[in-house]
Amino acid sequence: MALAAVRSGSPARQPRERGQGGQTQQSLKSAQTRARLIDATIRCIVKVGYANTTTPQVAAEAGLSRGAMLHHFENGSALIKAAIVELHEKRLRAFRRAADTENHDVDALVRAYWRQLQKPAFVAFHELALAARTHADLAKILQPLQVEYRERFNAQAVALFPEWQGDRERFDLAMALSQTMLEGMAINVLTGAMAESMVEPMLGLLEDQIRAMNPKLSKGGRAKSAKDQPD
Amino acid sequence: MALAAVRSGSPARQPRERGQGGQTQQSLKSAQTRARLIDATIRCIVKVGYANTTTPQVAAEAGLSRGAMLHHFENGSALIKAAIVELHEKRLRAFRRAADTENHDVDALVRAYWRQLQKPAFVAFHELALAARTHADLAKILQPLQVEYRERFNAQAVALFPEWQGDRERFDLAMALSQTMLEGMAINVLTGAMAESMVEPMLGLLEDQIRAMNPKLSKGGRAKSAKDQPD
DNA sequence: CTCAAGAAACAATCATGTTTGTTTTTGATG
DNA sequence: CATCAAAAACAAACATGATTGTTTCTTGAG
Repeated sequence: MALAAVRSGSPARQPRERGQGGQTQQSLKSAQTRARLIDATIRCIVKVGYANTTTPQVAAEAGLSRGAMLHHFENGSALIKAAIVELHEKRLRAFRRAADTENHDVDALVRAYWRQLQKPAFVAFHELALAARTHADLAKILQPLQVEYRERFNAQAVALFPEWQGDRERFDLAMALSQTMLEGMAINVLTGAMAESMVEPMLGLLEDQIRAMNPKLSKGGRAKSAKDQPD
Repeated sequence: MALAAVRSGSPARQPRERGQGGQTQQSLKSAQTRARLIDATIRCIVKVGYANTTTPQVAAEAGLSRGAMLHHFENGSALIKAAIVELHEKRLRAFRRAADTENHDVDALVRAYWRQLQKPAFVAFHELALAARTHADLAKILQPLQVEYRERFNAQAVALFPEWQGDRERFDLAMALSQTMLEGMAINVLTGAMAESMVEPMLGLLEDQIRAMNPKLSKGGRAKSAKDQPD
């Protein structure tokens, strides 16, 4: 797909009535088609990888002709950018959802984030993140989103663990630990560098470690050993 | 580069006098050129990513014409395969070297592996591993190497920590923890998902965790807190 | 009737594998 | 010892296939 510079400010032909307000049926259909294309792009990235995600691929996946697709996005790059934004918002939404519905204890949150990482959005994002290493244009788009993601992650966690804020340094460390370990596991499972049978014990280990780092929880929490995990 | 099936058993024109024994000057130069090409391939993967590593790229990087290159490797795929094998052996060599020269305490080994992950070989291997997710041919080559790597990793560690073998389950867990965390950190730093300032504290944290898991070391080892790391 | 949605055809670019040509090494022979 | 032919190293040109952006064309809604 290659993602080159896009003439800013002129998407192929954005309907003039923007936003969620009352639209004509045309602009509504247009929005639907745009969404369908963005979804198809993400599916393609997951299915064949970012590098092999071509415009014909995406068009086929969306059930449209390439011409129709370029009518909505004028450019392969524009499509990729839109997909990135959508992915980013997807991740943030999933965050908020998890924080709202789940139990707010360590185990539940670790498991919630782990489940999060099993979803296609993570695969797609990692594909993009790695491609950005050698693609300056991609990196320029992705970097601010990575920063925002990390900030939201931490902000969410701060809200969830108010009692932890006494030792902010240790808290940040625990957050980085969780992120690193879970994402590292996800990638290692993805690439076959780690056996899946290791996942459960590792999750337990991480939970123990987090509890051990928490100044408050370390007293009340059970000092679970790494081996009494249920199957 | 794309890596398709390669007619087995017929490299472009392997010199008939194989091995390291006495060769004619031609076959020696041939071996040199092959090595130069393999090196160029790895450099390309690191520089522009696996997806954008094309045959002209590699030839240019090696200072050869594409024709000359295809004389030695007949195929882009053959080159990739050779590069993979070379990378694998590089990683194993680095392993053995570290195990021979370094101090055999937890800190030294953690740092040694961390340094290992900063080298280009790791970047290249991760590029390949991720590409393999969507490339069946690549996966078929990489998978056995991944298995062997893990086995060597563990075997090396077993030899280094004989006192640990009482609780094999916990030992395996500690190994998986180290690998996951260090590789996860390396990738997260690579993709900008993690601030570099977090590296040092995280290394310390990992070392503490490993020590805490060791039945023997946990008594003798200093119960270092996560914050008394030197800068 | 006018404009947007959607489709199809087109030229340009690029990587790949193949084929053909040129130089250098090697070792065999007169 | 000089020479020559075969093979290998290296280079260049070619044809093919795929992707990209552009342009032209049809259809349906407002």
